[in-house]
Amino acid sequence: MSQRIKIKALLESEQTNIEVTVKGWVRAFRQNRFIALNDGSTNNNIQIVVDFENTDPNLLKRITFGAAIRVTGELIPSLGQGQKVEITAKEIEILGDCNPEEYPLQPKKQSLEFLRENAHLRFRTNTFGSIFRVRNSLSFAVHTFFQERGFVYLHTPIITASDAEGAGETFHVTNFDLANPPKIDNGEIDFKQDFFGRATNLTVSGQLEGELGAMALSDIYTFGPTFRAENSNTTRHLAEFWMIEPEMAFYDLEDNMDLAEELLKYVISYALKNNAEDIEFLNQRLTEEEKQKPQQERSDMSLLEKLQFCLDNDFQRLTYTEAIDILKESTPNKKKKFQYPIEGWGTDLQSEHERYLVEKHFKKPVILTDYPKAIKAFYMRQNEPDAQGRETVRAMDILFPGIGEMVGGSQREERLEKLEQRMDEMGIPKEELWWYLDTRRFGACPHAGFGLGFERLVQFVTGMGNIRDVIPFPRFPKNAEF
RNA sequence: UCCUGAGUAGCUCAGCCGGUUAGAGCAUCUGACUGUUAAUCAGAGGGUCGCUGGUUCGAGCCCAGCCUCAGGAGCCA
Repeated sequence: MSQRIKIKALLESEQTNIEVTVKGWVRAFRQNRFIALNDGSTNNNIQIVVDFENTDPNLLKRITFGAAIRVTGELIPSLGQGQKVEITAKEIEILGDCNPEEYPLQPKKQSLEFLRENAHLRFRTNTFGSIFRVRNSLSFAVHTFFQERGFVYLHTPIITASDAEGAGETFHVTNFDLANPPKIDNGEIDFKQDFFGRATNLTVSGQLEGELGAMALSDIYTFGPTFRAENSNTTRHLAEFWMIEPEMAFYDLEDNMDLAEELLKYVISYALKNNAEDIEFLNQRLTEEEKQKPQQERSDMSLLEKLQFCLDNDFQRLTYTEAIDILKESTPNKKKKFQYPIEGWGTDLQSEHERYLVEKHFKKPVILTDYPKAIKAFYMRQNEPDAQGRETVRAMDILFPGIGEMVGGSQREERLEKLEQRMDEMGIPKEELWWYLDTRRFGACPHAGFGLGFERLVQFVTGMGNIRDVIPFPRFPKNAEF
């Protein structure tokens, strides 16, 4: 009966007066008598009661904040108030000492900035324990959602040869001695001699390869890391982030939006069900944080309310053109409160405009469709020009309160001539993407897909304000410490 | 990359008009207490004031450059 039991199971145990063994890390040691022990299975600690009068004082001294210990003892109904059960220790073994004078963490609230600098230890806090358990659930739910619908999980490459999509600055992948790369006559680096015989980089998106899969398997999704070497210093960007990119044959934009909305609701509801304690904890945390803010900046909904609200309401769908009309007539635009006033049709929306639509006007997630062709990617399906000759594409962005763009997707241009024409206009090298164009040459069909930024989803569900706090080891400009 | 703000003890922060030995709370250590759960009480230790240079009789404080962090913007997911 010395097999270790996880604390979560123990706290839910119906049985008492049995001998149990727990292993975990000390979160508190009060009055030389009460150990609060945590093993990461839940934020709740099990209380260990130590008979300190009959315990070696040298052992007692080693029960410090952060130390790893094993305890064998009897699980009994608690004699105190704060918990249902507790363990009276019969045997305590120190598995790993933790010198409190050197240990960076302290048994008190510590700032997220400080914990970010100690990302190797921050898992040991309640906040990050909750975040990463929720992240785990969301990740599992994404797979469950697609698997239940017959999608094939397709592993697209991490190393790619082209940045043809133009989704952003890439990180180069090379085997060259950087101090002395081989060069050709005109002084340029000779990538023919590099590992792959050509210039390569880390992927910025698996979409193009995903489309290849969808053109045979019908419905595929990718879920993997992507890399952008943009010098972005914001609470919503990372240099390395995880993206979910489904791609579906025979889907049009409506089908695409339906799937995205369904997916988001599915995974949020999964987390609410399976991580109720963690989300409740994060909800409390956020509520406390909100209290520190001035009245005006406070959110009118708690985290739990926001999540539930998102499940209970259809996302608001409207076209870019309709959005522009709303924004043009909006109070902040008329009162010149926007930093970028709405001039007319054709320019991209600024965050302040998106935020107005989502947070003020509709007060729920919004799906914007049919953006101007000029501001969107080459592979998006072109609409017929409207009565006024304005050209749009079948794009859709899902905007979330507090997060901004959560999903970006489109129906793809399946017509070869239209696609090639657009690539020429935008200066995209067709010869590099010959394999992509082949899908339009051989058995082309209408299809659609989208990209969902996984960390932004985790941000929304955990209520965390900075994206660097929802990925275990964030990569951002000037930081790759851990 | 741009704008704004910040960097002082292990952590969170105060530090007036430039002036003697740089403070507080928490944490840590020592002792007391012992059914606590943000334990309590008493005491102690702990500082290259981000870095470099400048102004000054004198700089934590003023000036310049740099570094890092936070928030906002752009780019986007």
